[in-house]
Amino acid sequence: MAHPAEPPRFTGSGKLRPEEQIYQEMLGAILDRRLEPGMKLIEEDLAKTFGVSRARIRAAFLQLAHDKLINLVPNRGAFVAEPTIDEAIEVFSARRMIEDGVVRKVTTHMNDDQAEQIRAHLQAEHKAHHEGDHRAAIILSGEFHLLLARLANNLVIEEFLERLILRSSLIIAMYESPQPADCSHDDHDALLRALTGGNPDEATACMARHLDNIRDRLQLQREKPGKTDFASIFGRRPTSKAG
Amino acid sequence: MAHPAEPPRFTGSGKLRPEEQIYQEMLGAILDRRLEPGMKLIEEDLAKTFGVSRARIRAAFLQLAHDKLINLVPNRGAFVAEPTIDEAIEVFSARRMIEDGVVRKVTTHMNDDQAEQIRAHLQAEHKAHHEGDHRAAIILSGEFHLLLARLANNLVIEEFLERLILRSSLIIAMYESPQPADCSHDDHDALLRALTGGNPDEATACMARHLDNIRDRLQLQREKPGKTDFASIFGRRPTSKAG
DNA sequence: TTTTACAAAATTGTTGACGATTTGCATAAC
DNA sequence: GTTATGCAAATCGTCAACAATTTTGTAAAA
Repeated sequence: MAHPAEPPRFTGSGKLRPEEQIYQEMLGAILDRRLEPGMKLIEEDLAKTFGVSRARIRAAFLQLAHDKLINLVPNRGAFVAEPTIDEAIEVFSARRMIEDGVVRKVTTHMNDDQAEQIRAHLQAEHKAHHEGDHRAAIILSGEFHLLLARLANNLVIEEFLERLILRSSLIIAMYESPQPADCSHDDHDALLRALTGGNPDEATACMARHLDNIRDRLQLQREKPGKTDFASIFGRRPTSKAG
Repeated sequence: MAHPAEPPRFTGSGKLRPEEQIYQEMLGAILDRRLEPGMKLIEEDLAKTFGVSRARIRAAFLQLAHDKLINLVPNRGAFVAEPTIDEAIEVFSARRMIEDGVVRKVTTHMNDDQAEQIRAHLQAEHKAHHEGDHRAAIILSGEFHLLLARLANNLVIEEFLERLILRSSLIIAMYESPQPADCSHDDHDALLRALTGGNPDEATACMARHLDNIRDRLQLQREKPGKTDFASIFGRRPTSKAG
């Protein structure tokens, strides 16, 4: 448990590190689509907005790029990521692999306390749903999966899944259907039953179905018009020289 | 396939980006134990060594910290990571989860070409082993697992496993037995047989055994004497004031 | 009219310097 | 002899300015 050098998220008197602050703000903006996929992120503008120097913004960019939420292009700058359809499919495929293991482990090691944690979380999800708080519902929905990872008792997996869920959120924001069904809390209920049932195969099947549901509800059929990719629209590559 | 903004690893005339260069050099030094776990990494010294400014070193630090190969402590600096025993166990546990899925997928989708790729790799492993090239053997051993991930055809998993394998290398370097058994290429041979056998359960069992072998060959019994953790030695937390 | 060449603007890449924090050491007090 | 205090060195955190690159706009030439 005792990591040698603890990474404190807070400095002395309890104020949030500005670095983390900026990262979180940009994260929220991207997931909310206030920053749209493909949008250029100009260092100086952001620096002025947050009242810091460009160096700080650059550090935040590196973090976001690592999470695949923005793209860093040398000498060109940073752009909000535009996950392709193939990428989206791979992310959900990866989640199936990871969460299969998570669910299997949680099912076999489930105890009363853990079951209670899940139930409490589901209650919060239902509350948000009934109150029509769509934003909270989406966040809680992601945190449900994170809770499962935490119960699997493996920090490595937990951190990776966290990144994957963030990426999923961007994908969902980019490809979601006009009328979001938002019925994943029902899936989560079923998942709890399967988890407490003690049958790993049943539980993993349930999780696989759930992730497929999310993916299939996305509109992954055609390229979104957000950033006009003329090459694909016109089905040809740009000619270097007309001749 | 067409990612909108391609992330070029090379600049114009084909020379490696200095950023990547520095990251790779430090990576190699850490995995070779030329930089020992716990060692302080002073920005200015490294900057002079590589002939760049501190900003560049800082960017490399962020990358390495993200891979958990160094620790960044605010106002104190960067230190080569000292993975704890618990961390080591978690990493190998995580790999079991991930590679379970990988092996399962590869087994069910194996074709002749893929089998040939694995065979070719194993041949290289054997060659390095017989020539006594221990360093190459270790690298190839890691790349074997990476090859499997690539054959699973999921970039997300592949990248994550790459990080995990790097971390494993540091753990192995830190905790390896005095006389390295280095017989993992036998395990890999068995793995190939299982993979081509077409039985996913057998193949995953084989991989699980292999990873457990690596882990169990480590000396994870007691704290290494490198960094004395008095708190754990004496089973108490340091008192802030005596009285 | 189209293409090319050139110039100007915007933006990123890089550096060196300055202030803040931590650490180590010497000195003094108990 | 041990503990507390204060100073000095080392190192990190931050910034603002300069250089290099890309992009955009304009005009001349084919």
